[in-house]
Amino acid sequence: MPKPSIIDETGAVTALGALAQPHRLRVFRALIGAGPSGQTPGALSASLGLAASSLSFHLRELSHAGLVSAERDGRHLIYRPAIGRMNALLAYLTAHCCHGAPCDLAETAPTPRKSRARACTDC
Amino acid sequence: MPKPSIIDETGAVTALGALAQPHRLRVFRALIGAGPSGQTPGALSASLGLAASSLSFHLRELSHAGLVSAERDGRHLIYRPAIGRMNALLAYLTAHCCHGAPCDLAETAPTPRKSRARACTDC
DNA sequence: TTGATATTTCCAGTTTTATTGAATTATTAT
DNA sequence: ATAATAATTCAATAAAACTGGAAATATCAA
Repeated sequence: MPKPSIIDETGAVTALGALAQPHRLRVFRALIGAGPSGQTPGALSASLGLAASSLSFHLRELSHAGLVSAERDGRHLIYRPAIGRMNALLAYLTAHCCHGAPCDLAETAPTPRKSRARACTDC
Repeated sequence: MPKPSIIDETGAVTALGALAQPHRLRVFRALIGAGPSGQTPGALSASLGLAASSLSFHLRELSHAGLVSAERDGRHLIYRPAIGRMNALLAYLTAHCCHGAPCDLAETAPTPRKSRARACTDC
C-alpha cells in the first residue's frame, strides 16, 4: 500500500506545477500506465517524441515534486510514479479546495457511516 | 448540484497551472472558504495582502481556467469558486493519474457493488 | 455633473520556464 | 584500454509568468 503521506501547501503548489505542463503530464501519465515496472528515459523519449535533454529536465521537475522516483539499473535509469505522493496531492485538493463534493467517485459511493471527511478542513 | 462536467487534457493542464501558484492557490482557497456568497477582489486583496493589479491578474488566470466565475454587483465584482470545474479536475486526475488508488477518501469508503471506477482509464 | 470607490487594463522590468545541441558522467561490452 | 550506449548537466536563447504603479473604465452618491 502506497504510503498515505500528507502534503503541505508548498508541496501542493510544487506538485501542481509539476503536472501543469503538457509534456510533463504526458510523462507522468505514461509512467502511471507503465505501472510498478516503470520506464526508462529512453523509452519515454521515444514514445513521447521528446529530446533527451528536454525529457531529463521534465523528469527532474517531477522528481523534485516527489511525483516520481528513479533507480539505476545497469546503464539504464528506471523512473516510477510515486503514487503515494499523487494521492497526497489529491487528498490535499479534496480537503482544502473542494467544498461540497470531495470527488466525483466518492459522490456515487455510499456515504461511510463513521466520519465522512468534511469538504473543507479550513472553514 | 454542481454540473458534473468533464475536463480534457488541455483543460486539466490549464487548471493545474492556475492552481500551481502560491497566491492563486490562496485566492482559490479563500473563495472556497467564502462559499456560494463569494468574495470581492477588494476583500481578497485586503485579506491576502496582494496588490490590486496583481490580484486581478491571478483572478483572470483562475477565471480563464474555469475555476472561478465573476458577477457584477453594483460597483463590486463577486468572484465565486467553480466547484464543478474543480471536481472535473479531480475526476480527471483520479481517472488518468492515480493508478491503484482513486483517492484517499474513497479508499476508506466501502466499494460500490456495481462498477468501481477503474484506476486508470487509459491502460 | 462632480467626486469617490471598485476593479481592470496597460506597461516596464524582473524572474522563471522550456528547448536544443554540445559536453560530461556512468556503465557495459569487446 | 577503447568504444558504444544511456542519461544528465551545461550554456545560450526564447518565451512566458509575475509584480506593482499609473491610467482607464464602470458604478454609485451627492
